[in-house]
Amino acid sequence: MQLKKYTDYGLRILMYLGSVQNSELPDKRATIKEICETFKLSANHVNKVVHHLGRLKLIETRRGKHGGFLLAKAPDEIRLDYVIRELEGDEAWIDCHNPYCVALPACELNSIVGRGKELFYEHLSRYTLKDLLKNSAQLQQIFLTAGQSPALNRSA
Amino acid sequence: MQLKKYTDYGLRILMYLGSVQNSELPDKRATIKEICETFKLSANHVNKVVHHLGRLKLIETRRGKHGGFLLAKAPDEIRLDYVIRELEGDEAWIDCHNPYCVALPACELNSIVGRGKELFYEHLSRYTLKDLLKNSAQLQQIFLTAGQSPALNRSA
DNA sequence: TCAAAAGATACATCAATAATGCACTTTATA
DNA sequence: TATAAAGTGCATTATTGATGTATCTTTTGA
Repeated sequence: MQLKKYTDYGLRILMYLGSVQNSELPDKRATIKEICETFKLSANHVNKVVHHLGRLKLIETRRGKHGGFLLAKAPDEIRLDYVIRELEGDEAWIDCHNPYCVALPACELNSIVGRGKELFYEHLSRYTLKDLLKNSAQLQQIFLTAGQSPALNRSA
Repeated sequence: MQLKKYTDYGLRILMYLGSVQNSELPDKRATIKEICETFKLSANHVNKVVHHLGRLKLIETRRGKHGGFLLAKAPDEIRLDYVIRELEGDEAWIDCHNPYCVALPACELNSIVGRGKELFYEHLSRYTLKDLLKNSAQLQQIFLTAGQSPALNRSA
């Protein structure tokens, strides 16, 4: 029971963009390369997440030389429940059909767990990217430093 | 993002036991074989879950001829949050360390998601096995029928 | 006292899917 | 028109949950 790294990476990317755009360079585009160097991630995976965020209209991507991407909305318009639901996929947290459960017609479990899932997302719906940028100055500092020393900063 | 089948099976087993003990045979022991026939599950997997439920003192297992297992507590004393937390494992829903995230020292995400997770379990804490046995009569009927025709009742 | 029936345990294998990698295409622009 | 960027599809690897096989231990009734 854990969010996918895919989802996690998506949130990191949004935080990075929000942080950069909060700074002296509000119109600066970020690139996949830059994100990968900052977070030490695989370019392919980030590529796919960026593309997904673009399809969701959360970021504006631009191809070609001097391309890149930036937030398409203000940070306080990007709700965490939406981002996580979309990136994570919105399947039921319990699967009564695979393998099929004979108790299904009389079972209360699925609705109880389902309600719990909704409470999780309701909680997330009270937060936006802006809340993730609370320590904006510190984040900027971190991302600046990490970007400057692309070979270091590894860990398990 | 889904509960493990392991956890799901554990809950089904408890429902089965609760249902049987609600009926004419409150002291009847169930066996792994019987559960497998009812739900069409792998004996090995069920074996492990039963063992786990025993270690948690939720059921009393007994080896040997005429062995088997039954609930060790009243259904209204078996809380769903406990069962699911234990069977599922209580790891964080987001992993900041693998791969390590540079933003960690300034990041709010983990605490927001962590709180959402706790809300999920708080919700579950308001339910017990007794709530899963709401349709007890129907469950008994289902389990009886399923047990009688062990070769049928398949589905994808 | 022994055979059979049950759970306990350890290890091996299979399957699903998330994560990652590679190659190539398309687009923008200097 | 070369280059730098994202877009796309397919292949591969890694993780881990799910399942299988074998054997051990315990209990009890014949």
